Amino acid sequence: MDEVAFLENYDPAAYERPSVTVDLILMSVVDGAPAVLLTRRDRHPFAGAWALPGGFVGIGESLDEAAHRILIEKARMSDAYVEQLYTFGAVDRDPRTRIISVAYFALLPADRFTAALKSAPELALAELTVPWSGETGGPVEACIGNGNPLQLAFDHGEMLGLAMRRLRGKLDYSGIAFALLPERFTLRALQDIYEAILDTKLNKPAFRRRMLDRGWLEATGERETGASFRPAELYRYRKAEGER
Amino acid sequence: MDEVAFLENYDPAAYERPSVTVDLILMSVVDGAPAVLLTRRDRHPFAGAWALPGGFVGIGESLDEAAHRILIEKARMSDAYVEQLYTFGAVDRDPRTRIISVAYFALLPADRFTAALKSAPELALAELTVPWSGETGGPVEACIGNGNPLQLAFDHGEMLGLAMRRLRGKLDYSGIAFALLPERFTLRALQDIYEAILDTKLNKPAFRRRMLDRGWLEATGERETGASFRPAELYRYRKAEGER
DNA sequence: GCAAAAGTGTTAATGCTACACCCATGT
DNA sequence: ACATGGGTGTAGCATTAACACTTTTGC
Repeated sequence: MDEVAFLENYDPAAYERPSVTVDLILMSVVDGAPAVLLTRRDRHPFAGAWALPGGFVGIGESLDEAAHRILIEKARMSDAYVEQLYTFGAVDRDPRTRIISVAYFALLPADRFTAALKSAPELALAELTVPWSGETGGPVEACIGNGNPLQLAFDHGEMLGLAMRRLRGKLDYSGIAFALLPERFTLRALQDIYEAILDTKLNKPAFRRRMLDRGWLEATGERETGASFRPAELYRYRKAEGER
Repeated sequence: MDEVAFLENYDPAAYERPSVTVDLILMSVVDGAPAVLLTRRDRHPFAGAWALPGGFVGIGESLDEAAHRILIEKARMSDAYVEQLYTFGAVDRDPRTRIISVAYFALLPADRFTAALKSAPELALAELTVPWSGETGGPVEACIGNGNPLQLAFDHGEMLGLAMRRLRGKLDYSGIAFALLPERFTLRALQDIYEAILDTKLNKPAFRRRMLDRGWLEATGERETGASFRPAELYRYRKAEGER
């Protein structure tokens, strides 16, 4: 039998379809450590466990639109850096029915969380403890405060691990780090972001020069205030050509 | 209203669900140029245009399983390097109904195509003309022979562009190039792959050393045959630890 | 012996790291 | 004045690119 002809005659409505959801890995760097936004589940399955904010994709809604809607409705944030990460499609990843989930990756500066976390008691920022596993896969542990690792629902631990690896991988060749900083920032703050994500100490002069030579930074002429020592210059991110 | 509670009460069966398909970007390097496997469509929509091989995801089948099934059934290949690329979810990407497509990226050495292409007349290997657009996005042109660019169905041009960029991006830090070569190969053949994909000329001694220092290559002790000049040593790819 | 491509050694350039030092501000 | 972190200059190191050269095969 001819496969192409079969496909053309195939009526998708006649077959059972999976549900499609979007899950959001909303990350930040808080007090020198990577963190994720989680919601506590109060129903089965995985009642009591922590999950990534997510929701079903509407029939008239693109995946990107769904991700932005969930960012606003479920994570109570607006206007973050958002990019698609990976689609998880194991048959039994949700014990209820077949659900395919498109994971999206979002970044925000730490100060954008404080208000939202107060008004939404089901949300929490969990600190990530990343076993420095290099390239290889595997999930990641999340903790709140200095407590024990949280139990994560579904395959959300895998999603988190993948998000962390993507963040590390893209950090050095894209302007992704600037999504974790306010509009104006010092070079020290930028370096802190790098050190938190890569989990290493970096050499200060080398880091400064590498960043400045890249042409992404624009000095504002303004200075930091409130420090009891020499105030640092504030920089702004000047996007590369291709970026939005 | 509480969003989390809403989600838990939400019955996915009560809402209209999208269909989910997998599309396969099966690439190779043929005669020093990147190429993709395409099928010619004979029905609406996009009748007469060329499309990537694809199919619906079964309800009891994971995404990866669907990709491998399509590799065998539609592309008539077996056992390629396959990895997930991106999920395309624009509402109107298919004029018939809402279809979300998970694009998979597959690689095979050129010699694996000859038999399959003869037995399947709807398939063709199209050469890619890649406008060297660096990081930035956009579709890619495909040609058969030296002809005009082919008209591609749906958003398959976008998929192709993304696949090409992924290939370029991963080429130098992963063993992805070896999926495009037979089990034993010469260093010149490996360099030809690099030059075809990156669309540049590379320095021979530097390339040799870079590859050998990486520890991925294992000399077999055997030599190329049939050349009218000094025969080159044949190497084998020794996978890095983490890889399957 | 000659042509053609494989393979190797040496040098130059580049980028990164480390260290030492100076600068500006609040207390 | 001094403590503290911001910012800059210079030297050393390692990696990479470029070129010239030698080696090995078939004709």
